[in-house]
Amino acid sequence: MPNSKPDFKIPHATCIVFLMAVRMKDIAKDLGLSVVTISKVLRNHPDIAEATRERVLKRVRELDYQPNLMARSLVTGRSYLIGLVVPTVLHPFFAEVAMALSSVVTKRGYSLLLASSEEQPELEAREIQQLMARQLDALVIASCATDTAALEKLARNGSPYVLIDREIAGLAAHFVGVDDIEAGRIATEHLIEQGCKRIAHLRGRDTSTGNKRHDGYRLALHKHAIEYRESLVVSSPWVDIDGIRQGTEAIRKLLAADAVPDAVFAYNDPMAIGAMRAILDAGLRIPEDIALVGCGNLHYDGLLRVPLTSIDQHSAAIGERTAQILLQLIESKTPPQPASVILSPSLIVRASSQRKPTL
Amino acid sequence: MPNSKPDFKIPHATCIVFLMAVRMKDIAKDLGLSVVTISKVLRNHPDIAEATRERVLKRVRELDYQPNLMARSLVTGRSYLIGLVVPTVLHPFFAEVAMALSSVVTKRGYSLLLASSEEQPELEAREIQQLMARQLDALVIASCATDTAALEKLARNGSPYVLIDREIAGLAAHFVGVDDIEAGRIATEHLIEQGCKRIAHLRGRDTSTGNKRHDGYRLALHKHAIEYRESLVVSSPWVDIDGIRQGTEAIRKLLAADAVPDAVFAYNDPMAIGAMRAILDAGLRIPEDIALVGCGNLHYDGLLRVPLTSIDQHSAAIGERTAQILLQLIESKTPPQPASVILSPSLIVRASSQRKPTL
DNA sequence: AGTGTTTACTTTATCGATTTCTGTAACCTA
DNA sequence: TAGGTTACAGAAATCGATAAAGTAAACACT
Repeated sequence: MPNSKPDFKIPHATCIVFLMAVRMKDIAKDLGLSVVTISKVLRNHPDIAEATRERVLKRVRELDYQPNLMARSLVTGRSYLIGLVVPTVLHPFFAEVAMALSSVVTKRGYSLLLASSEEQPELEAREIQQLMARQLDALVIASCATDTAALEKLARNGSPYVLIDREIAGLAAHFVGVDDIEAGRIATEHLIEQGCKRIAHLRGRDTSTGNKRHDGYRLALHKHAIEYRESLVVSSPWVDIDGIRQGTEAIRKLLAADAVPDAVFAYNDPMAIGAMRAILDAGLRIPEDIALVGCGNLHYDGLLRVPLTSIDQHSAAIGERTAQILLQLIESKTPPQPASVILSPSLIVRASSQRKPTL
Repeated sequence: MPNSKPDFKIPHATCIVFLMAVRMKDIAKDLGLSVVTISKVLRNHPDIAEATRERVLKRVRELDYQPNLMARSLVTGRSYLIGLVVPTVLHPFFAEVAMALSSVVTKRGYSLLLASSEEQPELEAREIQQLMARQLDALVIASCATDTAALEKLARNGSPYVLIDREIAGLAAHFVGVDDIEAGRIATEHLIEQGCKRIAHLRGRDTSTGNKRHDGYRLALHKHAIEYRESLVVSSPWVDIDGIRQGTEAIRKLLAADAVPDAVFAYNDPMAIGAMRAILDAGLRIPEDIALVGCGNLHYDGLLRVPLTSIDQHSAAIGERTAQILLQLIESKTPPQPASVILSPSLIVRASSQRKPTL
């Protein structure tokens, strides 16, 4: 017997210190009722006399009984667990999404299982496997995967899931995120409007966000008849894990290659911050010599050495919308068709890009 | 039958798409073995012939079988779940602790359940309750509670737990954090050494960290025979949730009251950042008019408008040490006596406090 | 009075695993 | 050859709950 416990009768209203958790069986034995009756009381089943209900609830309070949610889940098939897989919670964007998500689902009785993929597709696949084994009700994934294998397995398994931030090509799934092409376009056009001609882009990895912001960048250049130059685009690994350093190094690379730009659009704010450091360290001025735009609109952007112009991704809204979809997926009998919620990014202009006075 | 499933025989090596998860029972039926045998194979029980073992493993791979961890936990009494309760993951300190903790325990097969108390003791108590019902193997708590009720219940329940960052008076528990008195002392003495005389403190809430940093502040003043003035100490609510604004308002309050300091030690970095904004907005210079020291040493501290002197709390180390203690608590038969791991904070000097040139 | 309906519980089966105990050959040993 | 081991597999009980079906008593109606 792994969890043995003597089924002795607990004296009324005295003993309050327990070593093992109280079970329904204990309460039932105490009151001379069956386990099922206790269970029904706790789930507000109508089938119970008022007097009995109160007797049970009284004892439940006395013993401070907590139902074993695992046992319950095993039989109901509902775990009230939601998994969240992100590259890292160190990046404030994901932390904010996590908070917003958590605060909505917690109110409905769900708990959040957090896993981080550290931007490694294999690790992500393992984490998803591990979470699936825990019978989650649903999963939220900001995937760093490039193939659809892990997620197709999820779908086969019948586990509902929602992608956030990053879409995956060739996968019809629920998605919540911002319009990243638009984000890239707005940022770049803003720089163009400030009179910049040689606009560099510190691009993100080969994910939908990285690619689309880059696409938006090209689109804006093209629209304004500015030549796209490979030499002004820098790729870095780990942009989400270690963005600041990646940004610094990217700028050093540009400057060393004599490919000096007059503006930089960085994939995210940490990279922009790194870029800021490298630019200032090189003795250049922001925005006079190089104008700078980031993406993410972190809380402290306005308080940086040079307040940073950035694209707001509405992280809290992403978390909330995701939570809504999740609850729908879980609670409706006929799950809705895969749908995308694409939020419009907003440009927040600060000093790092402002060459012309506002009119 | 809530989770009914026909026990049909799956044709070999063809059907790969499933709607319901595969169970041991399916594999057993497939191979003409008993469930127990499958279970033994999967747990490397010696009691199995090599030929059988391979037949089972082959089928397990074919069907991509994943054991139902809930069912397993129910009988073993081990869930391989660890709960983490923090005031918020928006604060980078907690995000960093969470990441470090997660990365250690994940490698050992544990998953992390995340809950945030939003700095509200009642919410914290509810979250702890909810997590306990999930039969966690252990709990990590950065508590915002002032009384010991919720945690005593935990102890009664036999759930191992570790406090981090904030201690609770009158509770003998495992604890991992920095020496906050020392943190307050170092920060304040540094300001004194820079020649500051009227040092304000934006203090944290009535938690061990808030109180101890304040104690350290008083200690340093006393040591250097500087009078402690109530008027230079500002208390704010929600210092961890909404620190930037609290910092801004605190400074405005000081300036409005004509209690203009020549230095400010802020409870944490977000508050320091808010303070920075208010000071600069008021047309004062940092550090010439007011020197500023924060606490937390966030990644971007060096890139703020005025690079911020701060106290490093070794968040990653806290996460890792906590993980070690957790694993000990869970895996050893005779849990060790409650012990505290107190790390020494380090002062990171940057421009915001540097009035005298470094020698 | 006889039959149907409620009301309030209980009994039995089940969820998907693990643990402990049994059972059966085959193989040794004296 | 009898008695004892060893190797391998299965049966039954269990974990702590819920679901579905069953039952006994009280009440209702014609």
